[in-house]
Amino acid sequence: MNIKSKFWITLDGEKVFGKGPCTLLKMVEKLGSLNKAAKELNMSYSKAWGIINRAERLLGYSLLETKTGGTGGGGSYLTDKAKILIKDYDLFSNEARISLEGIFKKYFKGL
Amino acid sequence: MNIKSKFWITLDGEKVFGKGPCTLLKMVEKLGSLNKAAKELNMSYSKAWGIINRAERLLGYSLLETKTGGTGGGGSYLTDKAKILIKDYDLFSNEARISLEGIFKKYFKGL
DNA sequence: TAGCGTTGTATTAATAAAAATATAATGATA
DNA sequence: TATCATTATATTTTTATTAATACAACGCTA
Repeated sequence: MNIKSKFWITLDGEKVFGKGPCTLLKMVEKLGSLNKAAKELNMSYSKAWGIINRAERLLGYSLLETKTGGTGGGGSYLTDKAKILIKDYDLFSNEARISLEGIFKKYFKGL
Repeated sequence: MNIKSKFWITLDGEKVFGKGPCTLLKMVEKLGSLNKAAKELNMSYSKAWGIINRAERLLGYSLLETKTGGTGGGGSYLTDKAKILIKDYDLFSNEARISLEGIFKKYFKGL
């Protein structure tokens, strides 16, 4: 018996950021391209684009700086705000997961 | 900006119990009928039944004692194990929610 | 024994989510 | 100027989830 959890940031009750966007942004940071990141995560480009677009719209600021055309066709790079966001989200979610497991054991130990 | 979370109990990686089943069980306890509980929660009976059936199957013990026929058509009543489960889950989830909010503020204060 | 509101299923319909596809625009390079 | 991989989007198709419906069995009561 174990506990599993999900957390996401909301604004006016709407989901604006969570694990999915975070994973995607990290992959973009690594590969320099939203298209490549989507492929790597077995996700359609349109879905990946939708995730970023929605998050940016709701957050009110840009997460990706995009370049289209040119050598390699272009690419996508994280804005400073995106870097801060994924860092804070990571710290938060790790600490949250550990805390939750502790509380879970307190009430469901032995089961 | 706020945090929202979901947690559920798993067994061998499979979701076996969470907020949905917990809410449903409480309503059954209150109304004495799975059918009435489903209506009260704007849920089809078949869905409600599926939730309970799945949880019981995976947990390996009964959550509801059911009676069919007779005055009022029958009804459903919580087993002792179900009562313990919802009590522990409630204690756990309340404490978890409070802890999570604290951690969230630590990393996203001001935003 | 007829009627009632349940439980327990199976089957079908409706809705939502996800994925796939298509297409235009971009701009460095050869 | 032709090529290329990308972004940005709209549209369509597929898949998955959820809900609705239907119906037999049950057993108390009148």
